[in-house]
Amino acid sequence: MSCALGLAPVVRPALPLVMADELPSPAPRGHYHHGDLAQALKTLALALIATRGVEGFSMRQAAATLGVAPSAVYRHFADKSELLSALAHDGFQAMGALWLQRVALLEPHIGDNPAVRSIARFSAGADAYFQFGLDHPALFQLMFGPFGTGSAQWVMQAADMPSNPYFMLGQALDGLRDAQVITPSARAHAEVSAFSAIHGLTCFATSGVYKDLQPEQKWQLLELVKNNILGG
Amino acid sequence: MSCALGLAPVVRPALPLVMADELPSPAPRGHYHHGDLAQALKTLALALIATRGVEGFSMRQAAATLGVAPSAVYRHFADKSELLSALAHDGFQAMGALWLQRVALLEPHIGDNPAVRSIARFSAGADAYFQFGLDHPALFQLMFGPFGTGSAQWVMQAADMPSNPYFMLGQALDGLRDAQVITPSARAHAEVSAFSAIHGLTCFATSGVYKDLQPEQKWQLLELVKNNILGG
DNA sequence: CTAGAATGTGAACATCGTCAACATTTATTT
DNA sequence: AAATAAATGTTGACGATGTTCACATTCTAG
Repeated sequence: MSCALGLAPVVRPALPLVMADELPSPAPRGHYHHGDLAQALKTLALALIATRGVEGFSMRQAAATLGVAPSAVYRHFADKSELLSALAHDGFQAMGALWLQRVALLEPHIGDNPAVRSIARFSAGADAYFQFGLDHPALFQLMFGPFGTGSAQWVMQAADMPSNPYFMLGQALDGLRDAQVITPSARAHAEVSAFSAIHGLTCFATSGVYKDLQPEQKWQLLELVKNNILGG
Repeated sequence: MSCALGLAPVVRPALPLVMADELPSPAPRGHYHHGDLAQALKTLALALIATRGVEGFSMRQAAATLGVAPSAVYRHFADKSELLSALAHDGFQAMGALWLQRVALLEPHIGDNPAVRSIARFSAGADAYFQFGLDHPALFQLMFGPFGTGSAQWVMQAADMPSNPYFMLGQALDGLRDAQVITPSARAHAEVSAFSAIHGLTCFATSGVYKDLQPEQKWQLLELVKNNILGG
């Protein structure tokens, strides 16, 4: 439900290391019950992973930081991998939300030309995917790493859910075809190619070859890839 | 030097769990010195990682399996991450070798038409990249994960080395341009796009959305992506 | 108000990565 | 061939980690 990677007004750059002392719903508990340990744990884990990487995250340390016994964690997550999987899951959801938000934000500002509109929509989606990777490199890696088993589910199992990036990409490509930006035959198979290219570039820009480039340069590369997909 | 991922005749599917009892050079030692612990360690680690994943690999267990004290490992690798990095490094080298081999193997069997030749060469390279991923999914993940820091070095630092996949891709694209399969302007920026697409698809087919597809289907997807790159 | 569910505590276990001091084997030098 | 240095392996230990179990505390329903 509530996702640690909130999408505030437009984009929230940093994540709070520990939730503020005063908690939202049930007023400050005594010192025995924490309030919402599960969520606090995810939030903290996310922050730790973002700074020290997945390897540098430990259950015990997290529990200690939260002022709680090591075993308390296991009331909320069966084991470490379940916590990490939960993070990955939240990540996919946040990425989808960012995608939607990006497109929605853009909608009013583009004209009536269907070709332009469909291109802009596709572009915004790719931007969202890319930006999510740049903003949360470690999480992005986690999502597609050994713990992000959700990726298969995420795309396949709910391929028709509107918050699914894969689904959204499909729609964007349909738009491009309808607007005759790309040919129907190109559309037929573009999904795999487009998604692969965007994902591959995000990998490289996030933790690979292009990791150390300046942000502007990274975005230029994305522009390149997008143009290529649009048949440049 | 000697790389645990040997490239036998054409493709070696499996890796020996532990090196055969008789070792190559210095004849069977006593029981005190192992012979070539470093190599044995890498080979074993590779096999363990291939089956149980990176998380399921432990120094102690590996040492035990090799019949050696836990601390013996540290005569050859400063720490665990150094071992893993060594594996990743070997992986890149093996992938480059496979690429070269694939192209070389193909060379005699294609005609004189420059366009056809360049396409075939490019295609063989992509195939090699893809096949390496399919053959060694866990290693592939390792190479581009937190321990594969070599990836940046690998591509950038020695970008002009002929055994470097990135370099080879560049040459292949040059060939496509010279043979007028793709336009010069397309060539100018194709490297990023092509590499991203191939890498992205390999990720998906290895550990992502397409993980559970049949091999033939996976190769069909690659065909699709290649055609797309070639301006389909 | 009380019973039971939810949540947190404490102590314990096996395993892990790593290190320091010591032993043995191999290589090198005289 | 003897002596010595370098390489490699062993023993034993340390602290940290993931996880569990029996028990305590708090919250919530009836």
